[in-house]
Amino acid sequence: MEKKQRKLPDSCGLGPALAVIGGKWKALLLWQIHQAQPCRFGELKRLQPEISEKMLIQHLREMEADGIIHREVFHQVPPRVEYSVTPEGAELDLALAPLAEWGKEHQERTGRAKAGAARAARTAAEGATLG
Amino acid sequence: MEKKQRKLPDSCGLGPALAVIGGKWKALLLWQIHQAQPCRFGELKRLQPEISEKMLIQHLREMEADGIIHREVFHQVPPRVEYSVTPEGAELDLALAPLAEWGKEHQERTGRAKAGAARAARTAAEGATLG
DNA sequence: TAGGTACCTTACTTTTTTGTCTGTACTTGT
DNA sequence: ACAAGTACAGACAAAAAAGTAAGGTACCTA
Repeated sequence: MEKKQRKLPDSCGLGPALAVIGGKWKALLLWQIHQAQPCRFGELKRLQPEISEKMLIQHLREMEADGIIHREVFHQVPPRVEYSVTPEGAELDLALAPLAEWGKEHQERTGRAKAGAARAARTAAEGATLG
Repeated sequence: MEKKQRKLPDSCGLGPALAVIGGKWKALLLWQIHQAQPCRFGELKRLQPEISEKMLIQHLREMEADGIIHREVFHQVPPRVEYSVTPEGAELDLALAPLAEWGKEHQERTGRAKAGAARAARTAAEGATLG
């Protein structure tokens, strides 16, 4: 197991929380699994083509170890693995909502000049992920 | 300006939020400044001796650029700089609360074996930061 | 003149995180 | 036979974040 982790200072519980959700794609994955439950590995890959396979499984494994998602293997001929969020993961998703809300407001307040062009391009190209 | 940043994928606003608060000590700093407002540089240094001065100003500057803290310079003989949270920063602090709550519960659920000893040691040594 | 305080800045090194690429085992389609 | 699909594993490299150590200003005290 290659888990060295940044080791965040914990006071008030934020450290542990950020350790769990702090990976580059983890929040996104949690949210997507929560949406399309249960979700197969290949499905997640297709939903977020920018994530490399390595990061995808790495994050999935860590999230499983942290108890926020559940992994179920079906011993079939083309292997089949399904991911779903645990109750704990669902709570985390919920706890993340105010932060997401703040983030949205924040990017509206600031990201006009820089994000404007980039966002427009992305939106036109792929149809925007959420809002 | 050396701001390359991890570039989190944004959907639902979590990306921007984590970009703002994702640094190793940022959440802690925000919380501490919020507590002891207004707060001097040296004060923060004393409150969190583990942060190197470099990371301290680097984080403070980034947080200032992100508009969550305010920096005021008094041109005095030993220089004096005071930091305080902006309204936006206060909102972020608030939005962080549920996450912190989740983190606390999470570490209670899990961190018995490993955190137990370490926490006990720290608690005895310095009297615990929050809870 | 040396040392101390407060608030940084800069150069450099280490650690952590993320990405790229190649390979596995097995089956189905052509 | 060979490509394609599924769900990974592992070596290696690049990038980003964090840390270390030294210096710098401006003034004050001993």
